[in-house]
Formats: sequence, structure tokens, C-alpha cells
Amino acid sequence: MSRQKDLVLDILTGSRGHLTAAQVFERAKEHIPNISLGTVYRNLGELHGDGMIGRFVLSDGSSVYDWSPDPHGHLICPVCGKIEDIGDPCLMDDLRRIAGGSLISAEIVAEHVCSDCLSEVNKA
Amino acid sequence: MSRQKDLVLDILTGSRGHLTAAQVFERAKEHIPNISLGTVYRNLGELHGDGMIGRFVLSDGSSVYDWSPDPHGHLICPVCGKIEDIGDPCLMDDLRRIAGGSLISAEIVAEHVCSDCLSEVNKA
DNA sequence: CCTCAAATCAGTAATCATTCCTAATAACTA
DNA sequence: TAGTTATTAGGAATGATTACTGATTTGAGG
Repeated sequence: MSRQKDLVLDILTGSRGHLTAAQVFERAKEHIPNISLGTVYRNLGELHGDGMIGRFVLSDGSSVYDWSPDPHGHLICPVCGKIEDIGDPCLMDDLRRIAGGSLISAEIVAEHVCSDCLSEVNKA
Repeated sequence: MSRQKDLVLDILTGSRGHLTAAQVFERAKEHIPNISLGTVYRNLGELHGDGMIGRFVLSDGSSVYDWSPDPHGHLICPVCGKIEDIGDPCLMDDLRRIAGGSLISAEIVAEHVCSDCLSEVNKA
């Protein structure tokens, strides 16, 4: 595990975050100023391939890397962009049942206005 | 509704298919040889915005357009590429319940080896 | 400590899906 | 029919991601 790969992993797991490659790149530059975006992509891809981090795709086609490799759904607020995990396991359980038990990957991504943004609207 | 937009819609609904923009473009050229890819994209986007067709994103980031606008999950076979609809409504019902009833969009995409490809493997 | 081979890197060029732009065409309205 | 508006074809631009290349780092064996 190189210094760069270790840093990329730390940025994700240390923040328990959901970050795009560009966001990981920005934070990584604070520690290794001349790290390259290609290195961030390669290491994120390897970490995901090794099952150490999660990954899902937004409706605009860009990827988000997830500190947790355990499959779970995500709720995204289109107003503020916040990403919340879906802790309830019933979705993944049902998906496994429907697929016949042999899931290779599973992505559940839903948009809904989060409670914070909803109360902002109701104030007005 | 222009001739081009009507054709794009017919290609999707007539085949009850799950097609990428490039696949729609290929089929569209059989009827309007000089139709442009940009036109296909624009009309697919408008049809989706108007709620006439569905749309979801593959793990490689490319979009698939769905003849059915009703939200439902999809199972994709990584061997043959076949895309199957998930008819069981419990996934979407649970998702709505978890999100608090106000879903703006929902994508459920899972990979699993389909029964056809599985029996191919078992033969060998 | 030194050497060499393998892994990894930084930087950049290339790719690919998608969007944007513009001048031309088609469709509608009065 | 004339004028106005919507839509098109074609190509250029964009943005995320991947591929390539020569340089740098690393780590095992001597």
C-alpha cells in the first residue's frame, strides 16, 4: 500500500464520507501537493476492486466513492446535495431474494428533498 | 411532436426496450438516415422530462432509456448484457416509505448472472 | 549499505458519452 | 403567402474517466 493509496483510503474512511474522485483529489492535495488525479482514480478503482470501499453512480453519470464497502442504498437531496445512507437492510434483502441470491453488485439511489431543505421551504 | 421525436418514442415503446442513446440512434437511422445523434439525445431528454419514458444509469456511467416511465428496478446480466425489469413493487414501496413518501426519482440497478447464462456455465 | 527488478507515480494525451452552438429547415399562424 | 417560432443536422466543446510514458520509489537479496 503506497503512501498515495493509503491517503486516498484515509480520506474516505476518516471522514466516513461520500466523495467524488475530484473531491478526494482536492483533499489529497492538502497532504501530497503534487499528487495526480490519475493516481486518485487508479487507487480508488483498486480499493473498490479489492472490496475496501463502495461506489455508486449519480443520475448525471459521475461516480461517488463511499467509505463503506457494504452494499446499501443512498438518498440524495437535489437541493443541497447531501447524501444519506439507507440503513434499513430490507431493501437489499428483498433485492437478493428477487435476484435469486446471487447479486454481483447492487445500486439503490433515490432523490428526495431532505428534512433540512424541506423546513427551509416551509419557513418561506 | 416532430417526426424525429415521434420516431424516437416509437423505437422505445414499440420494442418495449431498454436502449442506450447510441442504440436508439442506430435504429432511428433506418427510418431517417440523416437524423443526428444530438437530436436523439435532445428528444430522449425531453421525453424523459415529460414523463413519457424512463431512464437509468449503468455502473459505467452511460444512460439507458426505458420504454416504461413507471419507476421500477432492473436486473442486468454482466455476461450477456440482458436487462430485466423487476416487477415486484415491494422495492419501490419500501423506498418510498424510507424516504418519507416524497421521492423525486429512484434508481435500482443490480447485476446478477441471468438464468440463461447460468445454465450455460453449468453445462461446461 | 548497494543493486536491480517490479510496482507505482506524475503528468499528459486520448477516449467516450453527452451537451452546446449555429446556420438551415420545417411547421404553424395570421 | 409572409412572417414567426420550433426543431433540425452537423460539428465543436465539455467533462469525467482511462490509457500511456518516462521518471521515481520501493523492497528483497546479496
